[in-house]
Amino acid sequence: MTSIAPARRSAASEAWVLMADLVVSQRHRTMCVCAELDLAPGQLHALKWLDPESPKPMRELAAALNCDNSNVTGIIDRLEDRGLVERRPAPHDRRVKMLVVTPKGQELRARIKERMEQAPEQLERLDPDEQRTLRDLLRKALGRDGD
Amino acid sequence: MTSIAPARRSAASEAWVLMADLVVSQRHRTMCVCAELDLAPGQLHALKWLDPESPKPMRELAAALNCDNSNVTGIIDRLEDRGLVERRPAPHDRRVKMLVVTPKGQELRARIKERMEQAPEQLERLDPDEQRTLRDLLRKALGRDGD
DNA sequence: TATTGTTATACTCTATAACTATA
DNA sequence: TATAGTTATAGAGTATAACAATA
Repeated sequence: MTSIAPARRSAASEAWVLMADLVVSQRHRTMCVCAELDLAPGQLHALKWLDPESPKPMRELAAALNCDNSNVTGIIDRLEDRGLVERRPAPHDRRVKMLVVTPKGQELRARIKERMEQAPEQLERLDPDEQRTLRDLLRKALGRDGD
Repeated sequence: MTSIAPARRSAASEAWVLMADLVVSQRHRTMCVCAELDLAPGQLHALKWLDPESPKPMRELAAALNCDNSNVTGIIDRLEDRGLVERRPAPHDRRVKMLVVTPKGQELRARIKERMEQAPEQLERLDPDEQRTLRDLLRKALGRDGD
């Protein structure tokens, strides 16, 4: 008697499972960066997502973080208390507040990105041409050829 | 005056960022599966991780979920209440409880895996040979050639 | 003395609803 | 009437510490 036959998986599906496992296995690194920089996870993701060159309304940050507006209020409160972000009234709509990253915030943001964008050693160990192939396939799939 | 020059990123690093973005962007799907199957996220991850063919001690599940033992108690309490998992005394060490997935739990687990292992459409849209290349590169990187 | 798992508790994260000020 | 953001509050998730049983 054989065990239940696994559903036939596409190569994309197998790649997806490996990818998701890799990302999940690296989650502790995010927590380490949070601890080092004294940021709550939400604060870190917010600062990472905010664009120093283009202020965004709070509502867009909420959408990016997959959370409610009311949650963003608290996150920004604490970032503003530390002088990393500023709320500015939007000229076109006085209900809206635009989020501006201060120079101090930009410094911290650069450190966050530097740490978070470092590939896990498993990927760094691939040959350079394999790394490029991997990158190009992902660029193509995600439609970011020019990034 | 130029802006701060971005650090030179390896191809692996760029691939990593794309990969992480993709996984994060799919997080809402996990929440949908949780809602459909009436499972809290922790319960879903626990059931997905548990191996129906090889019972595991609770402490190992806690390590796999990156959380404290005390948290696992509650997760398993609720899975056991629903008849999806059973605690069994370990023969070699009476402190340890082994987690066994019941037939009902195995059914639900199969549905979870089916849903979670479905690749995002961006990956499915790649040509079949590109999908295989992607899969093989990840297999090589993660040392799972035979999986 | 150290470890597995449980209980009790507190803290954080997140969501909901009511509110304001604008549109 | 609808939307952006705030406040208050309640629920879930997670961590810590004290404890029981066992090694």
